[in-house]
Amino acid sequence: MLKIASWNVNSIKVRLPALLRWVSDAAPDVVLLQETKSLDEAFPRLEIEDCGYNLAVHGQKTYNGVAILSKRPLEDVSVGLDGDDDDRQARYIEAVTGGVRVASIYLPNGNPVASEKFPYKLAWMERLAAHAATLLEHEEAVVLGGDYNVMPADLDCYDPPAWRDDALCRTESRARFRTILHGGYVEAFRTLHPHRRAYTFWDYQAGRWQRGEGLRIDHLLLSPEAADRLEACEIDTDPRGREKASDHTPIWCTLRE
DNA sequence: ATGGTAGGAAGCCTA
Repeated sequence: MLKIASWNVNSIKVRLPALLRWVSDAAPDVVLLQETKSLDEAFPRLEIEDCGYNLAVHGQKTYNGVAILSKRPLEDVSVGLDGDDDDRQARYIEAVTGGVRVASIYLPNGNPVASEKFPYKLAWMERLAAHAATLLEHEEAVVLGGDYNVMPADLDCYDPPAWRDDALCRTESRARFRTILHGGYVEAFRTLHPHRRAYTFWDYQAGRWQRGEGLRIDHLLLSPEAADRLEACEIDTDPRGREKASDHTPIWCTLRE
């Protein structure tokens, strides 16, 4: 059994104690991190390696940043997506570990929709879809996990009318998300829990956590070879309720060996 | 209610 988790930690520096506690409690084999907000040389490698994890990091100053933690060796590490040589944002890292190809994805937020950020998001999604399709040609187990900054359906939002025109809900964003699924990927949580209302993010503002008003924007997308092995997928809300919490909480799945 | 909170940077930007 392989347990693969994804968590937008919103600063690895601030969230290190929370991360170490959670990996100790949940014992994931692989953890995909987003918004580490750390240069690679400043990443707290030793503390994480002391917990038994190998590390692959792809960061930058101030913004973005992704990483892969694994109890198994990490091989074939690569960073970035093809299709835009000018894109310097650290939002994608991929590796093979435990016989599974995994990627940690921090998809652009895209707001405000009227700015250049929205077309950047949509173009980034198209680059991701193209890469995801290429990976399927190898017919191997692939898990593309991360903060997709997309609510796939109204069930994934506490107030769909209020969010309708937001970049996380817009039909253009949802259509590109579905394109990846139509290509052959399975979204683990919704596949196992078709009608369950559950969230992975609650805004710090306006007491959204206390009000139970969240969004489901963190996802695990599985290739057919991985989906055949899918056993469970859950969202662990415990970390969101603790002191100094990230605004996101971990999602994980287990694959049969 | 055009605010509210958090993080990193440096005296605003991103989410």
